[in-house]
Amino acid sequence: MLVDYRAPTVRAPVSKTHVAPAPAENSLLAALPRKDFELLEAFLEPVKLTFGEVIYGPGEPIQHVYFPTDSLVSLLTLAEGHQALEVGLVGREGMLGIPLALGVSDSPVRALIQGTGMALRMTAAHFSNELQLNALLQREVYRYTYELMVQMTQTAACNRFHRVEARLARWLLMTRDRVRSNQIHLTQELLANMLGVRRVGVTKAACDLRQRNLISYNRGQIQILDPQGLEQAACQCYQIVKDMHEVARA
Amino acid sequence: MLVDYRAPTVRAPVSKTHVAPAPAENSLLAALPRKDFELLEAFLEPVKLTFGEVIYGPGEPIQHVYFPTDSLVSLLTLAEGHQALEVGLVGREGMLGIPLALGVSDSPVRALIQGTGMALRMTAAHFSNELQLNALLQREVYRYTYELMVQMTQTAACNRFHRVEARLARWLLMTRDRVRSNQIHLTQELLANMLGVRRVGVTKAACDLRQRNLISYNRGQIQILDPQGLEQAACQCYQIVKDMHEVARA
DNA sequence: CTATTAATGTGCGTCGGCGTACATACAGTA
DNA sequence: TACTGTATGTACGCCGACGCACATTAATAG
Repeated sequence: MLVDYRAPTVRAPVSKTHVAPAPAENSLLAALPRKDFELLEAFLEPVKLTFGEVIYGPGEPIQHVYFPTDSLVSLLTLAEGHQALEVGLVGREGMLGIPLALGVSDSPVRALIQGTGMALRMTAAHFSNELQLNALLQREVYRYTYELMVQMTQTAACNRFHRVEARLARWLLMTRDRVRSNQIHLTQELLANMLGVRRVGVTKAACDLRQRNLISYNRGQIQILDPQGLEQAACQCYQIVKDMHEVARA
Repeated sequence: MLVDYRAPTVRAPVSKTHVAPAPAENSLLAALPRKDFELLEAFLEPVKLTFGEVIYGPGEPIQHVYFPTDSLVSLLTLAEGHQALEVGLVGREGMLGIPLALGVSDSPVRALIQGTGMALRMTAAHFSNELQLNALLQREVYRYTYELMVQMTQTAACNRFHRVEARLARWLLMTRDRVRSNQIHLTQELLANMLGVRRVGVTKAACDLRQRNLISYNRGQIQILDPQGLEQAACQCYQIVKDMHEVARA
């Protein structure tokens, strides 16, 4: 698969030679001082998360927390006689298993691997323990909890008010930011489940975005052609959450 | 105003004589051992919150945290060219100012007083400080943070999938649980803002519920006549969040 | 008691998304 | 090469909610 490592917003041109592939880091862990990270490292185990895998089921106990490095996970809720609905999207900027940090052992949502890739994981017991001991880890985890709440809030409003096409554009952009690639592997069927609409609704929205030369796609492979144009097509919700993220990290 | 102090689920009959009016407590604080509560008490100031008052604006710093006793507060988010949308409803079972517990000083949402009543409040500085010192307070605050996330999640799905009428029924029931009264003071206009629909939409839904003898209302006074029937009319979202609350407290 | 304002009720055309059914196109396998 | 299953595209009637305009009915003030 062709992978485009361009950063979401290009700042400085990077030499094409001697560039080690961007280290597959997790931002949350990366924000810790080296010393603190080394303390945790003993408990962290790299695992491959594969598309389609479900790491948490709603109401089920959380066995491990995960810090995605280049994988992508979506948080889904279910509702009375309807398909799933995505309430959060987690990539390298975050983690999975927040309830543990809040003293709860079960996940309220389903966590579905959306993009195959690696993550660092830790057992629930080790995490709870380390969190007690490590104030800086606490700081990062709680800050991300806040970010997740904001993302959920904005997503709720977005799902209520905005049209499928705008929401699709937003989803693609959010995914792009997290996997750092313009290539996204996902069928319209799955996409429909994220957005809480019919597959046909996605087809129509995608057709339209394609006609405008913003994206191209083929049987589960979606390519973002014009990120800026796509931002125009998306609702402001995209920018709002993104700005929040940057402010919160400042 | 007539107030009905029946508990949402009647467990044991209570003697009608010599019953002090149910102490206006906040469940979150009430869950603390007496000793811990007494330590906090010095910093808690009772305040009256009046309908229509806004205690937090989005992006504004949180000055105080609030523990409602018999007041009711709704958390609203705003979206690109639309009215507000409620993402959370907080009464005596919770608190306002969660971001502080997550290390963030600004509120992401607007907090609007929905039901006039009392709350205990504490300055942001005192709260942050006490939270550091008091592990049991932490436990309660984080548990409630979890509950709020679940509520937000369920509300998001509900707003996406369910009809206005069912959502209205749910809102009335949630409010009833929090204010412990079948009498709710709120115009359809405001209600429309909570549910993210037009005022006319609320009128139609309310008319229908009234025809079914589930509620009655008159210029801002809504009376729940048949709570059980109303539960039938509401979506399961109501029960789901309620059950979660009870499980989490077990 | 009348004027004014706030709250509620009704009607109507429009639109986005739903449910369903079916048609096409592509990929992998036999 | 033909077969099969998956992914995508198109069509059609329906319905809930929207936007808007306007009518009606309390409460309040002068």
